[in-house]
Amino acid sequence: MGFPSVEEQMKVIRRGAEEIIPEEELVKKLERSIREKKPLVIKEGFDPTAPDLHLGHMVSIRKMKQFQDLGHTVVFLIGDFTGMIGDPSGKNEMRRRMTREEVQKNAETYKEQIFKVLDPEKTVIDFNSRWLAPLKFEDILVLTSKYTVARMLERDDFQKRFREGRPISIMEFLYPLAQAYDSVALKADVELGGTDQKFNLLVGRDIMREYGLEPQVILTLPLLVGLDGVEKMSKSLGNYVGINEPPGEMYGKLMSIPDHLIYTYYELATDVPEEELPRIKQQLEDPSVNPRDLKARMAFEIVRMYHGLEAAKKAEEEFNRVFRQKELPSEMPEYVYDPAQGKVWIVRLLSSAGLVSSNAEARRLIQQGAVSINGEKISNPDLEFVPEPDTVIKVGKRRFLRIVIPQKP
RNA sequence: GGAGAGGUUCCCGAGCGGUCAAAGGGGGCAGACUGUAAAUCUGCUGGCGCAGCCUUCGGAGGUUCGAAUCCUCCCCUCUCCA
Repeated sequence: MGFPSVEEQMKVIRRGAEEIIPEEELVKKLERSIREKKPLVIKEGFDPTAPDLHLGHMVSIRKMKQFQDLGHTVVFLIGDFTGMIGDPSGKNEMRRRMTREEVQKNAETYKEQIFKVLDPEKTVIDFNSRWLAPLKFEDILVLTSKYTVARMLERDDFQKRFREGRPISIMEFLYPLAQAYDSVALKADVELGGTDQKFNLLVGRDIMREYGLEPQVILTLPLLVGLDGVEKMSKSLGNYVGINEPPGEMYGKLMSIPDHLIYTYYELATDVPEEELPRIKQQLEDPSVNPRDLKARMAFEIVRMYHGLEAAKKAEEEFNRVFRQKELPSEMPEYVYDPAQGKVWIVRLLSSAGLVSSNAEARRLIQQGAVSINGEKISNPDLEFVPEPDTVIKVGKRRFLRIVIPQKP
């Protein structure tokens, strides 16, 4: 079995890529790989503490898949050692070292998620503690001697914090170096990452050269903007769609993105063929086309990718029922009410059912007219009542509760 | 080592010894509207069966009728000098 031609491969690789640095080197690597019938080593590192992958991660994981399909070797690297440092976003603090069991468990969670896209047969999962943990202080001195503070401060994040007088621990300087050392250890040909990783990826090139290896080519991918339409998608900002989320949740979240993000999501998160994208763009600019419909298709495509066709259909129907027709969802959480309790105070009911986080919040919501019982809006936070079986309580647009009464034996 | 600045609620940030559960913004939630969990506008945003009470302003003490505000010690961050 051979590889596709360099031109064909480059076409696939370029798709959706922000930058390939340097492109000529990649071409040379591909040529050699074909000549020697040797796959390239494609690497990307992942944080071991966040095994909840979201659509943002999938942008590059889907790129990995493309490399895989071209016949190359993909290394899914779990940064169980670098995870102790925490990538220098300025907020991270040193994290405790995870146990082998925890790392192993997270790795399993990762697998379960990435194999929705990647081919398990062709994916190497590795851990950087394998080569970073045994390093002696002396080795680290050698590594650190190969880079300068001035160059480290070129990283815009460091630069900014340095300028603003915010703290930078020396350990954080070690993060890019450790990541670079990963590339040395793996003899990576290509490292993938988001555009925010550009600096780290470039350090990898320099360090590889210092260690007498051929530098890796770096391929950056655009960062997917999160549900808020402003910040990049991230778990800590809570503006993400996790790929393990239930279909309904996923669909709803995707429907909540601001309209101006619709195209980006098509481009980076769906498998809609390249040729179709210009038409979608055009429709989005056409005032006679309701952007809602384009958004719905996007949400559908993404749910289908991770949950299958049936689940996507169901999620769509459910969404339309609840938010367009304003009908009740087909399933909702239940609250068991024992008639022996007598009257129930609405505020206590809401908080003990977990629909709100405190009595105060329940009061507030009632006063704001957000709570209804069987479709009737209530306004009195002191209300006490005896619930009928199948009473439905609604809080806001999306919180529902059905009251059930246990059968007397 | 010396000198100075600073640590406030989910985040950023303002806070005269009482009128401070603490301005403003962000985020979040809700209402209206709608084409949708878009956009826009408005409101709410510590807890407690709530006209009252309780707990919050890096930590521990202290002064005072009264402390986020003043004092002491400690922890942490930054700047300048060495």
